[in-house]
Amino acid sequence: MKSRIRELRQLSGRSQAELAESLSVSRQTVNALERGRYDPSLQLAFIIAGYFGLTIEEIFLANKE
Amino acid sequence: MKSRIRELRQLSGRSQAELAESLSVSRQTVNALERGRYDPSLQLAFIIAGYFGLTIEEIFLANKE
DNA sequence: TCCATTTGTAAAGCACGCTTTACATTGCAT
DNA sequence: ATGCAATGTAAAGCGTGCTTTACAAATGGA
Repeated sequence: MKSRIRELRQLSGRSQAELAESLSVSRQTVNALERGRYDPSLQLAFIIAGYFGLTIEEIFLANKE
Repeated sequence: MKSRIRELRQLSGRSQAELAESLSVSRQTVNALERGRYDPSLQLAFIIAGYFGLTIEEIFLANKE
């Protein structure tokens, strides 16, 4: 599944480590999600959507890749 | 996380087995999700939302339970 | 160039999502 | 009361989501 995490993070001018801190996950998790190595849990998807002030559907694109 | 899966399934008058078939998952998975035994993967959440014609946020309530 | 920051990766380990098989319980129609 | 459909539950097994530790590569400012 594709996501706009990297794009959104860069727009906010923050590093992976900073975002990870805000999301309460490891930096490796943010990196893996940005690089599409795996999908986040539903819980984490909600946390990410909440952080960016968007819906899950606006950040994660199902049926993609 | 709470979900409205059972409510939505019953409104459609279908059994867990029938819903499971439509979602391409096992009946036990539908049962477990309805009973809140665990959260679905993000992929499955998208499939469920698509099936009911609702958004993930309309079906799954984060911060609940 | 040098150094610090950022990003990418790897491995081991634990918990969870989902499967299959199988059986017990509940509910309902006859 | 009997029987079948629907639901609940359990156990073993597999892949994935996420962690920690650790190191390598890339980026960029002075």
